[in-house]
Amino acid sequence: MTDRKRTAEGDRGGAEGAGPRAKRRRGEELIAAIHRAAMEETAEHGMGRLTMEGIARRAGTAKTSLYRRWSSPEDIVLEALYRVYPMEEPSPGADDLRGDLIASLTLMRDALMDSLHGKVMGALLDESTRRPELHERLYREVFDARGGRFTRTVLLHYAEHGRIDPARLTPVVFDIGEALLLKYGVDSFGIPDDDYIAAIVDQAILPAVGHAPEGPPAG
Amino acid sequence: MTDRKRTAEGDRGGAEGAGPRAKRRRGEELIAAIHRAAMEETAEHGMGRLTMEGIARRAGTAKTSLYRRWSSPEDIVLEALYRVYPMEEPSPGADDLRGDLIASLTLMRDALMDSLHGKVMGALLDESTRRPELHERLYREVFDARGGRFTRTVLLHYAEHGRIDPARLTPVVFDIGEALLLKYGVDSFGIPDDDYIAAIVDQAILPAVGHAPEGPPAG
DNA sequence: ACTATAAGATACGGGACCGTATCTAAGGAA
DNA sequence: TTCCTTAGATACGGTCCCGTATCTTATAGT
Repeated sequence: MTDRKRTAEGDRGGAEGAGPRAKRRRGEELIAAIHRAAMEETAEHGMGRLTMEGIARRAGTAKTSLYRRWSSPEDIVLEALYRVYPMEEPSPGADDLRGDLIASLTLMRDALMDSLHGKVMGALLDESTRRPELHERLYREVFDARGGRFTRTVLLHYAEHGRIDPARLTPVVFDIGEALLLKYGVDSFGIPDDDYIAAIVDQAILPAVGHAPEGPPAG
Repeated sequence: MTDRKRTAEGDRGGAEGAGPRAKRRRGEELIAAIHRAAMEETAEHGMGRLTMEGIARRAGTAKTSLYRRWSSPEDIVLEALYRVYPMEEPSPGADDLRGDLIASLTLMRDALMDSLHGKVMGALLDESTRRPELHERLYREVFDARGGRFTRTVLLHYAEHGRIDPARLTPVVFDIGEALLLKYGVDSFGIPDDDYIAAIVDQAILPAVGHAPEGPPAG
């Protein structure tokens, strides 16, 4: 009730500050805007402060419209991450191990570590530390569902072609590249450049699989 | 005001459920209880939901007592983490590189990855992703202030004694062990066992510094 | 143009925290 | 014992978010 008969009060609707309230969005367009808003909110405030009202505000829509489709902020982010996640499989050849490893880590960097995705992923990983179901969901719906294992794919490929001793391919070795990228992201937030990725390959992965480039170790 | 003159109402004070409200704590004893409560709250709910009221509740004290000493929940956790952080320096000998590396990673595991500390650290690292000042503070007041660099210390030591080619010791190589422990913690939460640490050393670090154990690579 | 559908605006009552003020009372020190 | 410091209990007014209900209206489909 309260003041129903207001028909035209002068302004065109909701939030003034941000945008001039263009048209009314629906369907995919609206959903995409909400997904983006959810990711931005997560990146800015973290999972713990992620809120339906915050997402609605940022997306320039009404809370009602969110509850129509989702029942928690978390559902929105997960869906958003899932949809946006690029994640092509690395497709290695068979005669440039170094190049293919670099390519796979570059792929990972670009997919997972741009500023927005990286922060969202970090926030989700942290939250999933406390919530096993979320952890499960994250790995099942997002990581595993999309290939996920970057250097692993390359290394297995080369092993199958007899260029790597299969005995070298342990879980630890599969993780070296991803682990170093992860650590880079954690302690110097920001994005590792191509040289750093090359260094990971030359100085950590290749030695571990027995392709130590004894000659020229770059500083 | 409201009902001031209640002198003895029967119960002995605050929260019923948990403890029989023993004595009144003060000074260090109280502070320690609050520190612990703050860490537990962080581990359970994350930085984003860390709250003065929550800490007070868990510590069995009054909000007032918190504000007397700190002005935000974050201040409490940081102080708590700083005080509790064990962090002995690894003290390598000079003729058991493998053993000393394992020891340094074991030290790190035990210091940083027990369930409570690990979760608090994770939560703080995540939060610091969004707040550069916190990141700065965390690394300055906690990590660097306490030595922090585990395998690095060992590797440098052996390089000084001529047992490792110094050209091999790049930032990437210094990070391998810590990175793999970090990744372990992130994707299979839980604590890596001794075998896993040995695998990190044998399969990743030693090869990277040119001590590849060609002979017996464990599966 | 007409109609069903979905978006948007608004208003609740309810709950959790905030940060502060105020008062009681316990524990130590003199 | 007496006194002083400090812990503890409680109550605010304020803000933010929850989840739902209600009503209006833009838009797509026919």
